[in-house]
Amino acid sequence: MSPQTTARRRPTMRDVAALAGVGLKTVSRVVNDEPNVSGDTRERVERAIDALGFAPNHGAGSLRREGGRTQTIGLILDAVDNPFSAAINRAVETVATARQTAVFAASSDDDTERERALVAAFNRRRVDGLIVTAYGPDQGYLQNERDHGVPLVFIDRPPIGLLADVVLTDNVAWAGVATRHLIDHGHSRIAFLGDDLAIPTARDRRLGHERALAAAGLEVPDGFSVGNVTSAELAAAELERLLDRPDPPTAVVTAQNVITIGGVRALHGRGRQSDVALIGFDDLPLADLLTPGITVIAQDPAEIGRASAERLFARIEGDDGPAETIIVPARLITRGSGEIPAPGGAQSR
Amino acid sequence: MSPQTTARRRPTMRDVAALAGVGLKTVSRVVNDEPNVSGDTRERVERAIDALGFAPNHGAGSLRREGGRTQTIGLILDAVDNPFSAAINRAVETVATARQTAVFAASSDDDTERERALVAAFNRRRVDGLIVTAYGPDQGYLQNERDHGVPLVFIDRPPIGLLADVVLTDNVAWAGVATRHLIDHGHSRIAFLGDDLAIPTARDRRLGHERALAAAGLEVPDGFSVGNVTSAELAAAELERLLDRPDPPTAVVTAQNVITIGGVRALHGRGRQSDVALIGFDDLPLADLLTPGITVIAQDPAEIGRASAERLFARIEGDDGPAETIIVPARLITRGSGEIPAPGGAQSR
DNA sequence: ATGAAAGCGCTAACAC
DNA sequence: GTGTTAGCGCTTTCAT
Repeated sequence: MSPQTTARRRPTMRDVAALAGVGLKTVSRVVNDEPNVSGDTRERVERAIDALGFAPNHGAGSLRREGGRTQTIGLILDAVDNPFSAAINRAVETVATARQTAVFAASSDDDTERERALVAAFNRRRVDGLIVTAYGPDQGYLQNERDHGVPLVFIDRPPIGLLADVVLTDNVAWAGVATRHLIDHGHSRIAFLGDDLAIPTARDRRLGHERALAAAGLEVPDGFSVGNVTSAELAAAELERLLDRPDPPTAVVTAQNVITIGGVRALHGRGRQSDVALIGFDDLPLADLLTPGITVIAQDPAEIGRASAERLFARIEGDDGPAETIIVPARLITRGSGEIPAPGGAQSR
Repeated sequence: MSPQTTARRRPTMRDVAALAGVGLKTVSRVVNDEPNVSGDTRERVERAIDALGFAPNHGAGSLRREGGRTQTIGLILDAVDNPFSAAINRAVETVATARQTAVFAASSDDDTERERALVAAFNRRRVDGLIVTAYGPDQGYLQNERDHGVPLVFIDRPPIGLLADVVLTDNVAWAGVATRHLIDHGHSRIAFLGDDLAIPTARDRRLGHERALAAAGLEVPDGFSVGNVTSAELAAAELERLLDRPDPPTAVVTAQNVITIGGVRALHGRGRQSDVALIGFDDLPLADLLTPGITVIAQDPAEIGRASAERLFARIEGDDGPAETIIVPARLITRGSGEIPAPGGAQSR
């Protein structure tokens, strides 16, 4: 048997009006909770709505409605199934729900073309605003949406060629905290595994690492700073390669959650997890249960999502103050892997 | 300085037509890649589109377009930030993108009211179809959408009071596999920690556990089957309570990923992770790196998402065959925690 | 308190 | 090839 009874035409306000024996506008008043409808009429209309299973076509309404809001926003993430992005998604949803707004969430996969295609698709659907984890080097292509008054909030990177609100973690500073933490435990040969260097956050974290080393009078040993590590497999392979050198690192910073997974897997695979120190960027669900626990710089994705959504709705609701940059604090969570001392005992402090 | 230049009115097809010096319908033809436009005219129109930064209002088009598709679907999940749900989300997105369709994803938090509210909100936005992780005991309230021809695919549970496609894991069978695996390693005192028993998957998994015990001639010791374990904290507390009994379990099945995290945390907290066996439902990112590794029944959320989306689009595109039930295979991944033998050496095989 | 008419931005149907 | 007209389902404006 078919799961689908023959599709009846959807009832419209006109149908409801006819059944209730009232005018079109009266139905509209009832549906939108407007005043000037007698309790009696209201009830007749409501009965007709139930009888027909009427649901207003929100899109048709926005066409004429003042301001024309669709009560829909677009959210462009790296990947909806990355735990960091998923936490942002959830926080944005919470804020949007309170505003009767639905969220289109999509994955750009850090692909410029895809990012543009998503913006265009959301734009055709007339989203009220856009939250974007920008990837490409230039967001000038968004200027068009700006000109048409579509509010825009960036996550993770300040937009280039455009003035807009941004919500981000101070990546330079927190990468520095990670590296300094390792230096404080006596390490001087510290490797760094970073994401695609076209991503500003990846560059910033590397910069923070290098600055922390320089501030301690240390150098980046040749080949110790690896970029474009875009998968756990690559991360594992790169770290193994480094450990095989005659002059291997005694500690490593893995600058993104996927990289951390690969790095930890490599250490465990070699049985080196207790003598090579590791600090990862972004927290992971079971990080506290490994032996040793994984020390991480934990960003606050829930707060990043909440703050960006609040900013977006402020803009949607008319705030036209200057562009804001909101820095969301992260924190260092020590669990063991980052506190492994450098070998040789010559601990500097 | 304000991030927002004064919002110019959005250009419409009429504006484009005027600028290009052509008729409205010609612009429509160019925008929709319809035939019967000379290369010359087409180019003039395209220039006008670029000059004005015109983007068609997709919603306005659907109003009149045959079939009236909005190229939008709704996806209702437990929580978009649960890794299992997030993987489904991602797979659905992939299928939808290939069909130029945008996805509204939302979290029901296993709340009946919220589930209904989401369905109503998506319905007002005229989604072309709906994928629902149903929670409540009765989905009869969806009958209205069905009558209006909105295709519907259920994930995880067969709908009650409604005929529709379903995509799910055979929870009874796979819970049985977990329990039998423990029995095969000599255990007879096996605890079971399950989710909210209002959720059919939770009930099915408990049923599978009980049947496997019965098939082996074993009983569920009093108090060993715990339901309504809805957080990692609760799971840890319940398992600790069981371990404190004079007659504690020698093995445990944690029937959901959040419960597994709590259970593992409790074992590690007590230092019992190497002598109490554990098998979890749903895989976890670092599960292989713990000591011991966590043995799990891994569902295939990517395939569940893909299959449900394919089914939905088949319905949207007119398939009116009988309702299908698609069972997606899971697999047992042995990593150590599930292979810990029962103490006392009296292993049965 | 209620309703009729106009029109939002677009596509369908039918001219030319 | 191209343009004109009507109308999708709703909200606005303005009458009654």
